[in-house]
Amino acid sequence: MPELPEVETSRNYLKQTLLNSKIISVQFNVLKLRWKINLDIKFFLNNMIIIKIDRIGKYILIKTSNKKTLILHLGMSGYLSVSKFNYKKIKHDHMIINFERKNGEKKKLVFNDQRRFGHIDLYDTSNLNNHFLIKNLGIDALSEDLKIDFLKKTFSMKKTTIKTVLLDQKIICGIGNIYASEILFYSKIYPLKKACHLNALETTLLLDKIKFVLTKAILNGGTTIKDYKKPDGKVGYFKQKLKVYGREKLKCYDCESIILKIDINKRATYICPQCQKK
DNA sequence: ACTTATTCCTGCGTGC
DNA sequence: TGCACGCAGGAATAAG
Repeated sequence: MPELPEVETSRNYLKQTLLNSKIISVQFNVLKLRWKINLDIKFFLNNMIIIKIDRIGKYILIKTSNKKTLILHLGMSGYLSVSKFNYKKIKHDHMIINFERKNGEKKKLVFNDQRRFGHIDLYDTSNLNNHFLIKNLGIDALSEDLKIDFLKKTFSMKKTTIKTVLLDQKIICGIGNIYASEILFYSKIYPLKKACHLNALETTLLLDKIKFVLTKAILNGGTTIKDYKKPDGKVGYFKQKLKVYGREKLKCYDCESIILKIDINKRATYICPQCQKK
């Protein structure tokens, strides 16, 4: 769920509400998500102003006036929500940040993650690229720095399937299981094809479709399959626009062939056998 | 040095 | 209705 478009949608909303706000207090209701949480985060964040909200891959980076960055990863089932100050916490609300907007309005930022695969950490902003979760990330999928020559070179060295490569955050970061299927469908590439067997034309098309699919998903507020919500509590509408993901046994919109579901590295992968020839 | 399998959680749908 | 099982959008780490 929370792949690049969902994280970007969340970030855009947070920018509107959170920027220039002052953090009043931070509450943790859990000691550990994917990893142990450093509870000192509370003390570092108290009274700090939120000055910037960035994103790299699937990470949201909230930068504060004391040169710290709150690193948030939504895992599989996480979502952020901005709520009224009298909000009553519900199950799996793991972190609540009370903040005051510039106009004096008090609100809460809530991090909810049912499956606890998400992560919360705080790190020096100037040293962010050395954080263990950030340092190995590849180029963000929507970055201008993601260039065709890089992809050609990288793919040529990879003997594994192109779908596996698309999901590898150390190469390109931001693409998850849903958008990998969608991007490969639009590119008319068979997901089990070895990355090193892609020709120049296919690679060019793939790069184009990475940008196209992710951008279109952001415009639709991301994809809600089950848990994901935007910070205003509403769902994303890209699910209705998915071409293959979750459409096993249904007809391809383009050619009416039956969509197949296959397993790649124990992850569901959807293909149109006609549009995506081996 | 690469690639693949396992593992961390909770909850829901399916089939017996 | 109850229970066991498989499965779910992530990704570091262990194992091969």
